[in-house]
Amino acid sequence: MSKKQNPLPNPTDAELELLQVLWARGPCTVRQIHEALPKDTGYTTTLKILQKMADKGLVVRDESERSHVYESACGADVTQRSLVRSLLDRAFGGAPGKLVMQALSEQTATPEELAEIRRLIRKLEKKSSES
Amino acid sequence: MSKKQNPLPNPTDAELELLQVLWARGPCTVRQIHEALPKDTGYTTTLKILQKMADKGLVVRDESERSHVYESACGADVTQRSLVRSLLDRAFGGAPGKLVMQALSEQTATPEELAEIRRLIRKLEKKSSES
DNA sequence: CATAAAGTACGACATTTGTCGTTGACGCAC
DNA sequence: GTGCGTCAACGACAAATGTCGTACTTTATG
Repeated sequence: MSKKQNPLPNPTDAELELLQVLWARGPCTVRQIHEALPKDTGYTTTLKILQKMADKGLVVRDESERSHVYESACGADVTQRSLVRSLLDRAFGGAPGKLVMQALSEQTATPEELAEIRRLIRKLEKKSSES
Repeated sequence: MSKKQNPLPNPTDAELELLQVLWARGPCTVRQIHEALPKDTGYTTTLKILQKMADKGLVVRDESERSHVYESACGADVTQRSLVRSLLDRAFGGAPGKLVMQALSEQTATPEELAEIRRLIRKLEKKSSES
């Protein structure tokens, strides 16, 4: 059995690259993923990483066709949130304020993003004032 | 020569734990760092990691005393920013908006933090409207 | 059917990480 | 001075990661 369940480990760097393809394009064959990669690595490398990801439960594999089709086991949001949480704990002592400040000073936020963040802040402030 | 400079690699998980101690308490001996750790690992483990960090340039070592004294090579801000940038590239396609949203909705930001973030946003918006 | 193409599975390998145990040097107390 | 504790250095080791090469299977082509 390919077992899985439990806490779904965070993806490694190479795994994250494949996941980004899956998030952007939906279910894909190994070849599709491999050819979408910027990097120039061997086909079997991509295949092997996907197989390990299937073992870990990071992706689900449909073997009904000769070319297996892989799909991300959970949406980008869930994984991203887990990664943020992990970074928060590892490097920011769990306080999101500093992290947000650093991310925002990276300059590349669009006005639309800023407005959205502002709306979220307003909502959080309202909620905290109610408690 | 212990060679170094260049792009200062991002610290690993274990290295980050030690850095957090150094950031909080300033220059420390190996023993001080080791005893400040929550984890229960051997003394030589802490020592070895610090030695590798010195090789990489993540910390600087003062060997003038018998017990060497280590200090973080750069402030928490610089390292944290680098980590955020790395996560941004690896998992968010470089767009900070999503990351900020995840971090904020993730957890406990204090009202003070929210206010500070709000100020930063205002500043960014003003700057972008000037361009 | 024979064979080439495409795909999966398997094992090898180098590197990095985190973990220790051991050793040898140094300094203090007696 | 002898011995005990502290410390840095070194090497060993297991696990994880990313990388391939090779072998086997299946499908399509002629």
